[in-house]
This record gives sequence, C-alpha cells and structure tokens, in this order.
Amino acid sequence: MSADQPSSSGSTLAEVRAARLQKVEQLKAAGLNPYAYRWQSSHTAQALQTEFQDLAKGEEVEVDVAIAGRILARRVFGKLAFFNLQDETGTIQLYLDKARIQGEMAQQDDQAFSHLTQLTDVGDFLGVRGSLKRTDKGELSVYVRTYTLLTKALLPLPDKWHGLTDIAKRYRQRYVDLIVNPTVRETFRRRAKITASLRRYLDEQGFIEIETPVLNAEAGGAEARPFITYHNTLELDLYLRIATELHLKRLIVGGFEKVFELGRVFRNEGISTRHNPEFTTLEIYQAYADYGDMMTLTEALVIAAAQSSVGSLQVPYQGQTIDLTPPWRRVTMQAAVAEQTGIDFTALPTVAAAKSAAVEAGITVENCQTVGQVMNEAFEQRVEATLIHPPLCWIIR
RNA sequence: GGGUGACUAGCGCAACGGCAGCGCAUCGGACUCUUAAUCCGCUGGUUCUGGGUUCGAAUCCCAGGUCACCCA
Repeated sequence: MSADQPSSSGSTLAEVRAARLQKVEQLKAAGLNPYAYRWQSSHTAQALQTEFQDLAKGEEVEVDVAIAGRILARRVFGKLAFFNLQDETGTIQLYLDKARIQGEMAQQDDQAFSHLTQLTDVGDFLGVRGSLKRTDKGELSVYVRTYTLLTKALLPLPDKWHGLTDIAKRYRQRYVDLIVNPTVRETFRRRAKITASLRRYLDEQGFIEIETPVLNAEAGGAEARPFITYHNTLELDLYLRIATELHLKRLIVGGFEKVFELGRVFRNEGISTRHNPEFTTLEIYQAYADYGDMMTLTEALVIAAAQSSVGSLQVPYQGQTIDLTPPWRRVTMQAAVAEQTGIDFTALPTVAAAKSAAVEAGITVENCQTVGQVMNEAFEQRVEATLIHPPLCWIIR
C-alpha cells in the first residue's frame, strides 16, 4: 500500500470493492487478464466425481481435464493451497501445488502460484487444467497444472459460516441465494420440470396453449385488486390481469375446443414470502366436457408432473409423504363434512337449524347468512386439515 | 388491515441507565494434505430515524421506518 492510501484497512462493501479493483489492476500489471471469460471445459464437477469415484487415496491419475467454476472456499498453506470450485452440477476441490503450477506456467507468469493465492478471492470464476488426484484425506481433487482467471468478483459472498440467513435478502437477491444454498437450484429445476410436463401433457391431449392479453381495460375473472398502468397512445388506464379466465372462455366461443394458458397473473394485495403479487396460474377450458372430465384431466396432469419432477408418486412434503397413486377419491363437500361432523347440512331446512347443529358440534358460525355458509365453516374448521392423505378430495358442489 | 417481537461493525450476536464488546469476514504476516484449516497482528461504529426523560440513553418514554411471526 502506498502512503497516500487511507489508513482504513477496509471492511465496508465499498472498501472491499476498492481492494478487489486494485487486485484487478495488479493482475493486469502482471500480464494476466482478470476477465478472460471464454473457456472450454472437458468435464463438469459431477462428471469428475462420478468418473473418478474409485480413485484411491493418495493416488494421482495422469489425465488432462479442464473445468471452470466459482471459487467457494480457499485454504492456503504457503506453498500448497486447496480451493473449492462450484459449477452448475456441484463442487470439486482443486489441489494447488506451487512447484507444479509455477513449473507449468513459467512461460506466461513466473509467479503463477503467488498470483493465484494472493489475487483471487472467494466468488471469482476460475478455469483450471490438470490431472486428477485423491488427497491423503480422501478428497477428489483436480491437481492443477495451469489456470485462467475467468472473472474477478468485486463483492464478497455471504458469510461462509452463517451463510445467507436473512429471508428478505434471500428472496430479493435470489442469485446470491442460488450461489450459497444449493438446494434452491434443485427447487428451480423441479419447477421447470413441472411446467414442462404440464405443457407436454396438455399438448399430447390436443390442447392448444394461447397467450392472452396481460393488459386489460377491465380486470376480470377473479375477485382481487389489480395493478393499474397507463397506455400513452390510447390515453387510457389499463389493468394488469388478475386471471386468464375471460379471454380463454372467449376462445372457446370463437371455436377452439381445448385451450389453456400457463401464465403470470398480478394481484395488488398482501405481499409476504408466501404471497407473491405476481404468480403463475394454469387455466384449462374444454368444450363438450363436464367437471368429471376435468377431474380426470387434473389427476393425470398432477401424476405426470410428479413423475417428471420427483420420479415417483410418493412425494415427500413438509415431513409427510403424499401418495398420488390413482384413482383419487372423489367426494362431495356435503359428504366430506358429514363424515367429519356427523351433520348432513343438505337435510337441514333452515339457517337456524344448520347453525344450532353446527354450534352443538363445536363449530363457530358467526356471520353466516345461509346454510351453505354454515357448511363452509364446518368444512374449513373440521375437514380441510384432514385432506392431506389419501391424496386429494374432490369437492363437488 | 390487526396483534406480537426484532433492529448494535460487512455477517452472526453480546452489553439492558454509567468507558460499545465478542466471533467470523476483510487487511498484513507464518505455514506443502486442508475441507468452518490453524497460528500471530491490525483495522472497522450516525447502536434504524426523529423527538423526549435523565447529571448521564444502545438501554427508559413517544412518533415514524424496515423486517419477521401470528391473525384477517
């Protein structure tokens, strides 16, 4: 550090960034490109782990592999260092021996090892070539001969110990969450499998996917507060859709017989980790079909999606295993309520009779104006929580 | 929308009316089998914001902000 540097040694983000930009300059001064970015890999981390899983401790195999990824951890021991490299498929350790790296790279950079250990940080992207070695402690590693810095990161990753724990930050900086919480990537992959499966199955059944307008003069098809936007040329307030229903129904009117849309809708209401103002819905409309046909279709769609994303009809969810094996039970709301409460609300003549029967069964019925509302209360208070397993109940009403 | 709680160094936290601290990270140094590496050293603060009480406030009171959880 030169004398005109501020005395602060840097722990704020701005200071970390400045320190890393200085490393970028040092790399350039040493003739190294801190942003080489183009790279040809021979393997993924997962492929290496699989292909060399039988390599014995302490053994090296004379191969030439190339791999790239983000540096997730660094452990430097003077003339030896270990980095953990993460790519899209997983992680692999790098075994960095000063003697070998310096020897191989002397033509390009006579201080190749010290540049690697002093000018890289966790978060940088690195490409390496080398052989494979399983260390004495049993960790499969790329025994590096040469390396290329592909992208120098200017900001630090979250604390390696505590990780990214702030929930709001995890959702607002999903890209950081993806780097440090590998299970999030699996969630994204499964979601993609699910939506792909829904489209594939519906296509196979002769349904046509149609993208209907998102901007509407009126927000219909559901009960929700819309987002409002403005169209300059039309000089008109427009609403972001809250459902896809009305346009899809018009397509049936227009002569299509099987249509669907898998798309974003927008509702300007509460926001939380469980309620996103923009979310995806699937709506399906079919001419000449009744609710029984739609039940059959829904069952088939869910089963196909489970097979494609989980690979099984036994789906683990929040500590339970849900069995999706068909056929699913079909039951009316009235029968489901009667099963749990012993009350057949359709047999009760008046609201008063329904209320007194419900109250006797310990159900709260404030603000109920109709028999239907009383039955709904009974359903929500007594039945809903039991509809976990076996699979799903069909509520016909 | 209502209730409860939280907010202190980059991150995780302590101090609860009397000198604002610890761990990790950053920065400097040592180290050829580590994987939360280890060891030595340095730096880093608008205690969320504003007002009030007090000799004295991170701490108590009021208002606001942000976030979390529960309820609607």
